[in-house]
Amino acid sequence: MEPSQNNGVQLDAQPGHAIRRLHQISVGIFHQETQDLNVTPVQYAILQTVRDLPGCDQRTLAGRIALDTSTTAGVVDRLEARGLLVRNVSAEDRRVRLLTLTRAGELLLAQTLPGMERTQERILEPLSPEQRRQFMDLLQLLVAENNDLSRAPSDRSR
Amino acid sequence: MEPSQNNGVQLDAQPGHAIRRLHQISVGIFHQETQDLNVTPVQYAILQTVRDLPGCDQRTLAGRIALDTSTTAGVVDRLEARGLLVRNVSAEDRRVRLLTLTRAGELLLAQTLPGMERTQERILEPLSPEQRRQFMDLLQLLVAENNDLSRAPSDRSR
DNA sequence: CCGGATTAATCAGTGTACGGATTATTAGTA
DNA sequence: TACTAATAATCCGTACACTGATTAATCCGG
Repeated sequence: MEPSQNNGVQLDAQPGHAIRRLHQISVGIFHQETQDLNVTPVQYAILQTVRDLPGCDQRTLAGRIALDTSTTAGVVDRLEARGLLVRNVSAEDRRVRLLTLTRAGELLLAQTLPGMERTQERILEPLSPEQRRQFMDLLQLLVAENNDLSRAPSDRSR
Repeated sequence: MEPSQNNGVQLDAQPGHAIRRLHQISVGIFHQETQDLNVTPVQYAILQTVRDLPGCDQRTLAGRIALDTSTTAGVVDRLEARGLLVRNVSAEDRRVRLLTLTRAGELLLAQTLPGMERTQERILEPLSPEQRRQFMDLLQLLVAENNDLSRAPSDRSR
Protein backbone atom coordinates (compact mmCIF):
# COMPACT_ATOMS: atom_id res chain seq x y z
CA MET A 1 0.00 0.00 0.00
CA GLU A 2 2.98 2.35 0.52
CA PRO A 3 1.34 5.68 1.46
CA SER A 4 3.06 8.32 -0.70
CA GLN A 5 6.72 7.43 -0.96
CA ASN A 6 7.02 10.00 -3.76
CA ASN A 7 10.52 8.88 -4.69
CA GLY A 8 9.34 7.99 -8.17
CA VAL A 9 10.04 11.57 -9.31
CA GLN A 10 13.22 11.16 -11.34
CA LEU A 11 14.27 14.68 -12.22
CA ASP A 12 16.23 13.66 -15.35
CA ALA A 13 13.23 11.88 -16.80
CA GLN A 14 11.16 15.09 -16.73
CA PRO A 15 11.10 16.84 -20.11
CA GLY A 16 11.27 20.26 -18.43
CA HIS A 17 14.38 19.42 -16.46
CA ALA A 18 16.18 17.83 -19.40
CA ILE A 19 15.32 20.83 -21.58
CA ARG A 20 16.72 23.22 -18.98
CA ARG A 21 19.92 21.14 -18.85
CA LEU A 22 20.32 21.09 -22.63
CA HIS A 23 19.81 24.84 -22.78
CA GLN A 24 22.47 25.26 -20.11
CA ILE A 25 24.82 23.02 -22.10
CA SER A 26 24.16 24.84 -25.34
CA VAL A 27 24.97 28.22 -23.74
CA GLY A 28 28.12 26.71 -22.22
CA ILE A 29 29.34 25.49 -25.61
CA PHE A 30 28.55 28.86 -27.21
CA HIS A 31 30.73 30.61 -24.64
CA GLN A 32 33.55 28.13 -25.18
CA GLU A 33 33.44 28.74 -28.92
CA THR A 34 33.29 32.54 -28.79
CA GLN A 35 35.29 33.19 -25.60
CA ASP A 36 37.23 36.36 -26.31
CA LEU A 37 34.42 37.99 -28.31
CA ASN A 38 32.35 38.57 -25.21
CA VAL A 39 28.98 37.94 -26.84
CA THR A 40 26.02 35.97 -25.48
CA PRO A 41 23.68 33.81 -27.60
CA VAL A 42 20.88 36.36 -27.25
CA GLN A 43 23.19 39.23 -28.19
CA TYR A 44 24.21 37.25 -31.26
CA ALA A 45 20.55 36.67 -32.17
CA ILE A 46 19.83 40.38 -31.93
CA LEU A 47 22.85 41.40 -33.98
CA GLN A 48 21.90 38.85 -36.64
CA THR A 49 18.27 39.98 -36.74
CA VAL A 50 19.10 43.68 -36.91
CA ARG A 51 21.53 42.91 -39.72
CA ASP A 52 18.76 41.14 -41.63
CA LEU A 53 16.21 43.88 -40.86
CA PRO A 54 18.13 47.16 -40.77
CA GLY A 55 16.08 50.02 -39.31
CA CYS A 56 13.86 47.61 -37.45
CA ASP A 57 12.00 48.76 -34.33
CA GLN A 58 12.38 47.05 -30.96
CA ARG A 59 8.93 45.43 -30.90
CA THR A 60 9.48 43.73 -34.23
CA LEU A 61 12.91 42.63 -33.06
CA ALA A 62 11.48 41.22 -29.82
CA GLY A 63 8.81 39.34 -31.80
CA ARG A 64 11.38 37.83 -34.13
CA ILE A 65 13.57 36.37 -31.44
CA ALA A 66 10.61 35.68 -29.12
CA LEU A 67 11.82 37.84 -26.28
CA ASP A 68 9.99 40.13 -23.90
CA THR A 69 10.20 43.81 -24.93
CA SER A 70 11.72 44.81 -21.61
CA THR A 71 14.36 42.07 -21.85
CA THR A 72 15.08 43.18 -25.41
CA ALA A 73 15.51 46.77 -24.26
CA GLY A 74 18.11 45.65 -21.72
CA VAL A 75 20.14 43.66 -24.23
CA VAL A 76 19.95 46.47 -26.78
CA ASP A 77 21.14 48.88 -24.07
CA ARG A 78 24.30 46.85 -23.60
CA LEU A 79 24.92 46.49 -27.33
CA GLU A 80 24.41 50.22 -27.81
CA ALA A 81 26.78 50.99 -24.92
CA ARG A 82 29.42 48.90 -26.67
CA GLY A 83 28.87 50.82 -29.89
CA LEU A 84 27.62 47.76 -31.81
CA LEU A 85 24.33 49.32 -32.91
CA VAL A 86 22.51 52.65 -32.85
CA ARG A 87 19.00 53.66 -31.79
CA ASN A 88 17.40 56.37 -33.93
CA VAL A 89 14.05 57.97 -33.23
CA SER A 90 11.80 57.37 -36.22
CA ALA A 91 10.80 60.43 -38.25
CA GLU A 92 7.25 59.17 -38.88
CA ASP A 93 6.51 58.01 -35.33
CA ARG A 94 8.51 59.52 -32.52
CA ARG A 95 7.62 56.68 -30.13
CA VAL A 96 9.61 54.25 -32.24
CA ARG A 97 13.37 53.70 -32.07
CA LEU A 98 14.91 52.21 -35.18
CA LEU A 99 17.90 49.91 -34.80
CA THR A 100 20.87 49.65 -37.14
CA LEU A 101 24.22 47.91 -36.77
CA THR A 102 27.35 50.03 -36.72
CA ARG A 103 30.43 48.91 -38.61
CA ALA A 104 31.77 47.53 -35.30
CA GLY A 105 28.54 45.55 -34.93
CA GLU A 106 28.82 44.10 -38.44
CA LEU A 107 32.43 43.16 -37.74
CA LEU A 108 31.67 41.47 -34.43
CA LEU A 109 28.77 39.58 -36.00
CA ALA A 110 31.07 38.28 -38.73
CA GLN A 111 33.66 37.24 -36.15
CA THR A 112 31.04 35.42 -34.09
CA LEU A 113 29.59 33.44 -36.98
CA PRO A 114 32.16 30.59 -37.13
CA GLY A 115 31.99 29.93 -33.36
CA MET A 116 28.22 30.05 -33.50
CA GLU A 117 28.20 27.46 -36.30
CA ARG A 118 30.60 25.18 -34.44
CA THR A 119 28.32 25.50 -31.40
CA GLN A 120 25.36 24.14 -33.35
CA GLU A 121 27.40 21.20 -34.61
CA ARG A 122 28.78 20.38 -31.18
CA ILE A 123 25.37 20.39 -29.52
CA LEU A 124 24.18 17.59 -31.80
CA GLU A 125 27.54 15.82 -32.02
CA PRO A 126 26.56 12.83 -29.84
CA LEU A 127 23.83 11.91 -32.36
CA SER A 128 24.08 10.13 -35.70
CA PRO A 129 23.11 12.14 -38.81
CA GLU A 130 19.78 10.32 -38.89
CA GLN A 131 19.15 11.05 -35.20
CA ARG A 132 20.09 14.71 -35.68
CA ARG A 133 17.42 15.11 -38.34
CA GLN A 134 14.89 13.36 -36.12
CA PHE A 135 15.72 15.46 -33.08
CA MET A 136 15.61 18.77 -34.95
CA ASP A 137 12.30 17.85 -36.60
CA LEU A 138 10.69 17.00 -33.28
CA LEU A 139 12.24 20.04 -31.56
CA GLN A 140 10.99 22.43 -34.22
CA LEU A 141 7.57 20.81 -34.14
CA LEU A 142 7.37 21.31 -30.37
CA VAL A 143 8.45 24.94 -30.62
CA ALA A 144 6.02 25.71 -33.46
CA GLU A 145 3.02 24.00 -31.86
CA ASN A 146 3.66 25.37 -28.38
CA ASN A 147 4.71 28.83 -29.52
CA ASP A 148 1.76 30.65 -27.97
CA LEU A 149 2.37 28.99 -24.59
CA SER A 150 5.60 30.84 -23.85
CA ARG A 151 5.28 34.17 -22.16
CA ALA A 152 6.86 35.99 -25.11
CA PRO A 153 5.67 34.14 -28.22
CA SER A 154 7.45 34.51 -31.51
CA ASP A 155 5.77 36.70 -34.10
CA ARG A 156 6.97 36.03 -37.63
CA SER A 157 4.25 38.17 -39.19
CA ARG A 158 6.07 41.48 -38.75
CA MET B 1 30.31 35.09 -56.36
CA GLU B 2 27.94 36.88 -53.92
CA PRO B 3 30.35 38.42 -51.39
CA SER B 4 28.84 37.56 -47.97
CA GLN B 5 25.10 37.90 -48.20
CA ASN B 6 24.83 36.10 -44.86
CA ASN B 7 21.04 35.89 -45.00
CA GLY B 8 21.18 32.11 -44.90
CA VAL B 9 21.25 32.19 -41.08
CA GLN B 10 17.75 31.07 -40.16
CA LEU B 11 17.51 31.50 -36.40
CA ASP B 12 14.80 28.86 -35.92
CA ALA B 13 16.86 26.23 -37.65
CA GLN B 14 19.70 26.61 -35.14
CA PRO B 15 19.56 23.96 -32.41
CA GLY B 16 20.68 26.50 -29.79
CA HIS B 17 17.90 28.93 -30.61
CA ALA B 18 15.19 26.26 -30.74
CA ILE B 19 16.38 24.85 -27.42
CA ARG B 20 16.21 28.29 -25.81
CA ARG B 21 12.67 28.68 -27.15
CA LEU B 22 11.54 25.29 -25.87
CA HIS B 23 13.00 26.05 -22.45
CA GLN B 24 11.13 29.34 -22.43
CA ILE B 25 7.92 27.52 -23.39
CA SER B 26 8.41 24.86 -20.76
CA VAL B 27 8.87 27.49 -18.03
CA GLY B 28 5.78 29.31 -19.32
CA ILE B 29 3.64 26.19 -19.07
CA PHE B 30 4.97 25.44 -15.59
CA HIS B 31 3.88 28.87 -14.41
CA GLN B 32 0.45 28.45 -15.97
CA GLU B 33 -0.02 25.14 -14.19
CA THR B 34 1.17 26.26 -10.75
CA GLN B 35 0.08 29.92 -10.83
CA ASP B 36 -1.05 30.69 -7.30
CA LEU B 37 1.64 28.53 -5.67
CA ASN B 38 4.35 31.00 -6.57
CA VAL B 39 7.04 28.39 -7.27
CA THR B 40 9.57 28.29 -10.09
CA PRO B 41 10.79 25.12 -11.83
CA VAL B 42 14.18 25.39 -10.14
CA GLN B 43 12.58 25.94 -6.74
CA TYR B 44 10.48 22.84 -7.34
CA ALA B 45 13.61 20.84 -8.27
CA ILE B 46 15.32 21.91 -5.06
CA LEU B 47 12.32 21.13 -2.87
CA GLN B 48 12.01 17.70 -4.50
CA THR B 49 15.72 16.93 -4.12
CA VAL B 50 15.89 18.04 -0.49
CA ARG B 51 12.84 15.90 0.20
CA ASP B 52 14.60 12.88 -1.31
CA LEU B 53 17.89 13.65 0.46
CA PRO B 54 16.97 15.16 3.84
CA GLY B 55 19.96 16.76 5.58
CA CYS B 56 21.77 17.20 2.27
CA ASP B 57 24.45 19.89 1.93
CA GLN B 58 24.31 22.62 -0.71
CA ARG B 59 27.13 21.27 -2.88
CA THR B 60 25.49 17.88 -3.21
CA LEU B 61 22.20 19.58 -3.96
CA ALA B 62 23.81 21.79 -6.61
CA GLY B 63 25.43 18.71 -8.20
CA ARG B 64 22.14 16.84 -8.32
CA ILE B 65 20.22 19.52 -10.15
CA ALA B 66 23.30 20.67 -12.12
CA LEU B 67 23.28 24.21 -10.85
CA ASP B 68 26.08 26.53 -9.88
CA THR B 69 26.66 26.65 -6.11
CA SER B 70 26.16 30.39 -5.98
CA THR B 71 22.92 30.17 -7.93
CA THR B 72 21.80 27.39 -5.60
CA ALA B 73 22.61 29.57 -2.58
CA GLY B 74 20.37 32.30 -3.95
CA VAL B 75 17.40 30.02 -4.56
CA VAL B 76 17.83 28.37 -1.15
CA ASP B 77 17.88 31.85 0.40
CA ARG B 78 14.46 32.59 -1.04
CA LEU B 79 13.04 29.21 0.00
CA GLU B 80 14.42 29.67 3.50
CA ALA B 81 12.97 33.19 3.72
CA ARG B 82 9.56 31.71 2.87
CA GLY B 83 9.97 29.11 5.62
CA LEU B 84 9.94 26.17 3.19
CA LEU B 85 13.26 24.69 4.36
CA VAL B 86 15.87 25.18 7.08
CA ARG B 87 19.67 25.49 6.94
CA ASN B 88 21.46 23.83 9.85
CA VAL B 89 25.19 24.02 10.44
CA SER B 90 26.55 20.49 10.46
CA ALA B 91 27.91 19.19 13.77
CA GLU B 92 30.78 17.29 12.11
CA ASP B 93 31.87 20.04 9.71
CA ARG B 94 30.96 23.59 10.55
CA ARG B 95 31.52 24.76 6.96
CA VAL B 96 28.57 22.69 5.83
CA ARG B 97 24.93 23.73 5.99
CA LEU B 98 22.46 20.86 5.98
CA LEU B 99 19.10 21.38 4.30
CA THR B 100 15.77 19.96 5.43
CA LEU B 101 12.22 20.72 4.33
CA THR B 102 9.84 22.20 6.86
CA ARG B 103 6.26 20.99 7.07
CA ALA B 104 5.31 24.01 4.94
CA GLY B 105 7.88 22.94 2.35
CA GLU B 106 6.55 19.36 2.26
CA LEU B 107 3.04 20.73 1.85
CA LEU B 108 3.96 23.11 -0.96
CA LEU B 109 5.88 20.36 -2.74
CA ALA B 110 2.84 18.09 -2.58
CA GLN B 111 0.62 20.89 -3.90
CA THR B 112 3.02 21.56 -6.77
CA LEU B 113 3.30 17.96 -7.91
CA PRO B 114 0.07 17.74 -9.99
CA GLY B 115 0.82 20.96 -11.89
CA MET B 116 4.37 19.84 -12.45
CA GLU B 117 3.16 16.55 -13.92
CA ARG B 118 0.63 18.27 -16.17
CA THR B 119 3.46 20.56 -17.32
CA GLN B 120 5.52 17.59 -18.50
CA GLU B 121 2.56 16.17 -20.40
CA ARG B 122 1.69 19.49 -22.02
CA ILE B 123 5.25 20.10 -23.23
CA LEU B 124 5.16 16.88 -25.28
CA GLU B 125 1.47 17.11 -26.18
CA PRO B 126 2.02 18.02 -29.86
CA LEU B 127 3.85 14.70 -30.40
CA SER B 128 2.48 11.20 -30.88
CA PRO B 129 3.34 8.63 -28.16
CA GLU B 130 5.97 7.16 -30.46
CA GLN B 131 7.48 10.58 -31.14
CA ARG B 132 7.49 11.42 -27.44
CA ARG B 133 9.58 8.36 -26.69
CA GLN B 134 11.93 9.23 -29.53
CA PHE B 135 12.31 12.84 -28.46
CA MET B 136 12.96 12.01 -24.81
CA ASP B 137 15.50 9.33 -25.74
CA LEU B 138 17.44 11.72 -27.95
CA LEU B 139 17.13 14.57 -25.43
CA GLN B 140 18.44 12.44 -22.58
CA LEU B 141 21.24 11.14 -24.76
CA LEU B 142 22.31 14.70 -25.59
CA VAL B 143 22.20 15.77 -21.95
CA ALA B 144 24.15 12.73 -20.77
CA GLU B 145 26.83 12.90 -23.45
CA ASN B 146 27.28 16.66 -23.23
CA ASN B 147 26.99 16.83 -19.45
CA ASP B 148 30.57 17.98 -18.87
CA LEU B 149 30.21 20.80 -21.39
CA SER B 150 27.80 22.85 -19.30
CA ARG B 151 29.32 25.26 -16.84
CA ALA B 152 27.72 23.43 -13.89
CA PRO B 153 27.78 19.72 -14.80
CA SER B 154 25.53 17.27 -13.04
CA ASP B 155 27.17 15.05 -10.44
CA ARG B 156 25.13 11.95 -9.66
CA SER B 157 27.97 10.31 -7.68
CA ARG B 158 27.19 12.08 -4.42
C1' DC C 1 51.10 20.74 15.85
C1' DC C 2 51.80 24.02 12.51
C1' DG C 3 51.37 25.91 7.76
C1' DG C 4 49.72 25.21 3.22
C1' DA C 5 46.23 22.99 0.26
C1' DT C 6 41.44 21.94 -0.01
C1' DT C 7 36.74 22.61 0.62
C1' DA C 8 31.77 24.75 1.64
C1' DA C 9 29.67 28.68 1.42
C1' DT C 10 29.12 33.47 0.36
C1' DC C 11 29.68 37.94 -2.09
C1' DA C 12 30.15 41.17 -5.98
C1' DG C 13 29.34 41.77 -10.70
C1' DT C 14 27.14 40.86 -15.31
C1' DG C 15 23.47 39.27 -18.10
C1' DT C 16 19.11 37.01 -19.40
C1' DA C 17 13.96 36.74 -18.61
C1' DC C 18 9.56 37.88 -17.06
C1' DG C 19 5.27 40.76 -15.24
C1' DG C 20 3.27 45.08 -14.13
C1' DA C 21 3.27 50.11 -13.97
C1' DT C 22 4.40 54.38 -16.25
C1' DT C 23 5.41 57.78 -19.92
C1' DA C 24 5.23 59.70 -24.36
C1' DT C 25 3.14 59.70 -28.59
C1' DT C 26 -0.18 58.59 -32.04
C1' DA C 27 -4.76 57.37 -33.71
C1' DG C 28 -9.64 57.22 -33.46
C1' DT C 29 -14.06 59.12 -32.22
C1' DA C 30 -17.97 61.66 -30.47
C1' DT D 1 -11.30 69.45 -31.32
C1' DA D 2 -11.10 67.61 -26.65
C1' DC D 3 -11.38 62.73 -24.94
C1' DT D 4 -10.11 58.18 -25.13
C1' DA D 5 -7.91 54.11 -26.68
C1' DA D 6 -3.94 52.01 -28.35
C1' DT D 7 0.90 51.67 -28.91
C1' DA D 8 6.40 51.85 -28.31
C1' DA D 9 9.44 52.18 -25.11
C1' DT D 10 11.10 52.38 -20.46
C1' DC D 11 11.38 51.55 -15.39
C1' DC D 12 10.90 48.71 -11.17
C1' DG D 13 10.96 44.43 -8.95
C1' DT D 14 11.90 39.45 -8.85
C1' DA D 15 14.33 35.35 -10.12
C1' DC D 16 17.64 32.45 -12.49
C1' DA D 17 22.62 31.57 -14.05
C1' DC D 18 27.36 32.05 -14.29
C1' DT D 19 32.41 33.81 -13.18
C1' DG D 20 35.80 35.18 -10.14
C1' DA D 21 37.16 36.58 -5.52
C1' DT D 22 36.78 35.99 -0.64
C1' DT D 23 36.00 33.91 3.97
C1' DA D 24 35.85 30.33 7.19
C1' DA D 25 36.72 25.79 8.44
C1' DT D 26 38.96 21.36 7.78
C1' DC D 27 42.56 18.28 6.36
C1' DC D 28 47.06 16.66 5.78
C1' DG D 29 52.13 16.37 5.23
C1' DG D 30 56.25 17.32 7.54
